[in-house]
Amino acid sequence: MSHAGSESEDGMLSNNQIESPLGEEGNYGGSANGGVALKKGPWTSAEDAILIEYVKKHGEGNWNAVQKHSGLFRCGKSCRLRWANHLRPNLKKGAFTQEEEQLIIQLHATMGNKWAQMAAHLPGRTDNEIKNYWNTRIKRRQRAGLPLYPPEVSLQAMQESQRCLNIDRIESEHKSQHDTLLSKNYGIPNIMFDNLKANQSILPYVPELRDITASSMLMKGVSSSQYGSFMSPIMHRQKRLREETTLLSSFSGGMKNEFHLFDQFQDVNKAAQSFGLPFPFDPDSTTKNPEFFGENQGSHTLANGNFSASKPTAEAVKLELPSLQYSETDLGGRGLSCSPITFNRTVLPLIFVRKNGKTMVTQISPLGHTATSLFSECTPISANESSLDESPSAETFTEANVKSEPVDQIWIADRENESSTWLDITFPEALLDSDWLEHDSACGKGQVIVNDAMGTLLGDDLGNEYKQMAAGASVSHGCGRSSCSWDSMPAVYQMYELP
DNA sequence: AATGGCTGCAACCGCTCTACA
DNA sequence: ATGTAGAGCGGTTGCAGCCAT
Repeated sequence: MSHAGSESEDGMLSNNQIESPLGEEGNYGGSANGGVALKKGPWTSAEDAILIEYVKKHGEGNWNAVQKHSGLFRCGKSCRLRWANHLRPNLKKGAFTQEEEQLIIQLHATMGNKWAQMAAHLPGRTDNEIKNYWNTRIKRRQRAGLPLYPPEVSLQAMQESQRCLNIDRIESEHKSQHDTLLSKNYGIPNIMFDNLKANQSILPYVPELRDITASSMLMKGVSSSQYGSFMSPIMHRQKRLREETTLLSSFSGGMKNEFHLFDQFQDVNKAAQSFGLPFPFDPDSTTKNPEFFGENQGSHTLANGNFSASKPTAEAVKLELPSLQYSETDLGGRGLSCSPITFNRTVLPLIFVRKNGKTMVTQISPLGHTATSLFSECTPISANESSLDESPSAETFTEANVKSEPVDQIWIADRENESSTWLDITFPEALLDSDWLEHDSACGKGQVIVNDAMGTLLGDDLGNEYKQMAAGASVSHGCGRSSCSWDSMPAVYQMYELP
């Protein structure tokens, strides 16, 4: 075969003959192009020079003509890729700067896997580079048991999603806050960003239910969902608990002062609406609204645990995921017993926590993820831990100084405060018609609801934890009633009112 | 020093979409 | 309407470098 080193039609190889542009080790296993085997594999410097010369002479485009006119035994696609990713001028090389990384995170949260679009916001960076970075980031953070998105990024994305769901009432009610959030840093308050820098480990992405400790969810008074993402499946549970507690505390500490958007949610309907959930709750809404459980084409959050309001939900966009983000099937392969999905999709798996008239919500998806949550001030009810107001700053949290505590122990400590009605549930309208609730009329208090599906998702380990909590909750009523039979609970809700 | 595992990156493949002839 | 080229993307592979043993 003719060697690329031979003079090409336009003589472009004249100064590249020291090394064969094809490379001695060239792989010619590629598809034939007019009977010529095309080289595959790494590009040599000689090949690069040929391509550069060609582009200088003919300009970009018409890549399939490169092989004909330059003597390069590369397909047009390969040439285009090489040029775009490595040879074109003004390409930035080297690691991403911190600013670039933050921008990528923000961009991904808003536009999803639109690598090219993201690259347009990062001069000198290529889509492939960004994609590789993102996939690498996912792996890294997964290994580290860290969430993928900073909370404020998720928050902003969530708000964007919410906004696009056209919840006018909510918007009008919180217009001022909303505008403020959107006005800077992609809607992220600077102060939040500072908090992020202090603790970049926080994040609402692909939380695994197995990693959702009852203590972190309930005792801290803050949803654990966004903190438990990407926990290593093999990470020791206690370690994960510690880390999660750390994340929770730091996040909640940061959130309580800066984020009041949800403070005005006086009932779960509003809170749920804040997630773009259909209310009044329609039992069929999950099918009517595919986005509900991750089929929202514009939301990565509910689909795969990836929180990304990549597109307004009103738009029909492809569901796109970073290549390494776990899918439903992945979860099954990772030991999470979520297949088949046993959740009754007509029941929204949310955990509502109310305190002082403020509602916190954690959503547990059928995939075993808590998707989103939060929101208002909510003091940890642990007697052994300080309130959020007294929580150490994010900077001070380390794995070492956060201790895990048995869930039931913490719960008991709080429930002994008999003077307060710690369970006073405001129910979604749809649930009022369901039979899952056993309101404890004898003592006028509600109860903890944990159902089988959740138990299944939680697994034996954490499931037992919930059982204990449920049992503890019933005792806490002080009326002698066992209102929280784990096995008989048909629903997927947990609702708590904290004193 | 040798070996093997892990990691990150470059590159490829297959597919879809769009523009254009 | 159809075919082609280019662009974009997800998924994957191969390889070099690093690190622990």
